[in-house]
Amino acid sequence: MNPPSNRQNTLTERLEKGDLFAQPCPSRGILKHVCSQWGVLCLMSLRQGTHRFSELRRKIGGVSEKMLAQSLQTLAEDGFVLRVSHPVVPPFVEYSLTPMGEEVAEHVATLTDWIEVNLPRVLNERQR
Amino acid sequence: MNPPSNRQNTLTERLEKGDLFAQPCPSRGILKHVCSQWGVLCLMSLRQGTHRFSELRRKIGGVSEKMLAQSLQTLAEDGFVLRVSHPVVPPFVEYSLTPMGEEVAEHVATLTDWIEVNLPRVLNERQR
DNA sequence: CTATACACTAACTTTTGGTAAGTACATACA
DNA sequence: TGTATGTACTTACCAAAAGTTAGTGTATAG
Repeated sequence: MNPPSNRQNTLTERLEKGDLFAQPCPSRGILKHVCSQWGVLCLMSLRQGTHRFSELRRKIGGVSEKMLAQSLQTLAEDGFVLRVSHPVVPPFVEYSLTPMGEEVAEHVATLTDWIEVNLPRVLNERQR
Repeated sequence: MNPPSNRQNTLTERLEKGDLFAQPCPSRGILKHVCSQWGVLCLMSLRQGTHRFSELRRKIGGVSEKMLAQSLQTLAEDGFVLRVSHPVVPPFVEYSLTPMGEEVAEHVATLTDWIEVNLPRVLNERQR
């Protein structure tokens, strides 16, 4: 007669599915990458198709080369973005979404869409 | 015989609905607030009902009082969070989501849910 | 033969985030 | 009576992240 299981006690179990409320959870890192200012815009751009580095740079207003490179790198490490480098000169590198990247990007897009259309509401709330 | 309208030329028009790709767009700021590490966790916590400051502090692992106060403040300014202060001593303050806050929080939740369940996939991609 | 495009990287500066301590008052406990 | 604790913050300080500027090597355009 075991008590009806108080499960999920080991560290592995607790971390098998993420828990954002727990500070040592790696899902926090992923959230940071995906939700970072430039991370979001990279995902949104790439949702419209493959882009070169400089195309992204022109598309995403105000991004620096350093931050763009950094964001694409971490997104690639997490498996959201695919980087294909053609060894020619001058350099030619293509970025695109992986299947997993398309999945997150879709969720991020519903959020950014909401923000874009509800901007006036928020701006209205602010001036009080 | 006007050309079939190349519309959306004035600044007001371009900013009426947000455009995250444009650097001066205020939607960037909102995205930052909503997507910040602690902003996300505040929204997720409050989705489960009204909380006091110290309840949130205990619930959100690793958050400092400064960052929690700051996050709640900006979310309140944007109209996502309602702050109700009862003038007693010791202080008693309640935080909850506004209707607008519930809307964003819902979208954020689908994203965080995806991240939490797909954590293993991402972790797997990383080690290559 | 100077300029520009390409995809970065490295050094430096500024902004942000995080930590520790302080605040005023009240209740609990010794 | 005195010490400790809880409440919701704010302030001063320091570390980490973001942003800025300049440099790299090669090739094509003017």
